[in-house]
Amino acid sequence: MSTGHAAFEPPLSDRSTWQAHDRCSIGRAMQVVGSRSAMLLMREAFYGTRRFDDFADRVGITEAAAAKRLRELVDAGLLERTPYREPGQRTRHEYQLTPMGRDLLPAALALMQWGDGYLADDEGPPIVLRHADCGAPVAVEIRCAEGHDVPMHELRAGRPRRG
Amino acid sequence: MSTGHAAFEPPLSDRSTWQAHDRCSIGRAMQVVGSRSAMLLMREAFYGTRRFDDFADRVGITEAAAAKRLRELVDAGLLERTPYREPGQRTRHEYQLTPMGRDLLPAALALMQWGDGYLADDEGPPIVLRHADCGAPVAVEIRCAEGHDVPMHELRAGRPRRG
DNA sequence: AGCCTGACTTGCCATTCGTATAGTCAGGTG
DNA sequence: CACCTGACTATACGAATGGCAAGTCAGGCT
Repeated sequence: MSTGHAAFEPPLSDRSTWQAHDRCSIGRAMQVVGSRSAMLLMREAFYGTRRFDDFADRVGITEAAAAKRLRELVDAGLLERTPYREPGQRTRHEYQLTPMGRDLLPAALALMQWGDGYLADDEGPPIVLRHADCGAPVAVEIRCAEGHDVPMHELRAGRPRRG
Repeated sequence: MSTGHAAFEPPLSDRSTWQAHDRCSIGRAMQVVGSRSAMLLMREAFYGTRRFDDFADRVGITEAAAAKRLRELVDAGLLERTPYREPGQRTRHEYQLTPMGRDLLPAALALMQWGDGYLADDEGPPIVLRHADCGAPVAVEIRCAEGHDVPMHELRAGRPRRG
């Protein structure tokens, strides 16, 4: 029983009483953006990429794979495929973020932050994000509604109120 | 060219100048925890699960799949396989979080939060997390080192300083 | 009318992810 | 010493993921 497994202990260490297999939001989220290419396409969308070929090129996957994943992301509601026209060009379609897609940003940044910390090579992380207003580097943090930073061992899990 | 693609614009909208394909931390992170089962196993680890069979049962995957993923997570450094002994029981092994694994928590919670918001069913999310000290619900947020909340449109990406 | 380009689609193949079923192995208990 | 249990391993198979190469299609340009 050693030490140091800290999280979520008191109310939920007997996890066997609440089988959340299929209802778990992490599981559901992973079904939507749980492939490398899907999350990378979302990264490109965050960077402002909108055109099909750019998605495929920048993510580094084939057009076939990009087409399939983009369609799934559109179907799931993270991206919207809308027509647009550049002057002197014919009408094309662009993929742009929906609110649902935009709200995935914290998850993407959290993964990036973790990868920066543990998976980067000698050169360090390829990019850093800063706050436009003050120039300070940004980070993903866990906080409560009262504004406290919440370390892992201060987290408690419970059932939501019905209503 | 429509509106609303906000993020990371000024310094990086010409994304084609910095090919980060293989160095991207999101991509690297997804290679490690980019399968549904891997992330779900980490979820269980956060909940305090430590025994092999419990991992397989609670995640809802076969023992074969659990064995393979757990071995990968150990090799990658997110979990550690250590011997332990319960009184009157023989020596067994448990999988416990390393610091690297623990630091994945924000990413897992960000996914959970996103899933709660967009993928939950009529019953709503199965669990909510609260701050042990004050009881307030917790959330994953993007903030800068100066303590400001950073909305997506105030993010800027840049190359890190060398040295 | 024919060409070109961006945006896909189609076919085939390799790898990975996951399932189901059936072993194996170590060590404590009766 | 035979049995049981927890923790795996082995084999076989199906489904999803992704690559490569080639084909399609619409519409503006010459």
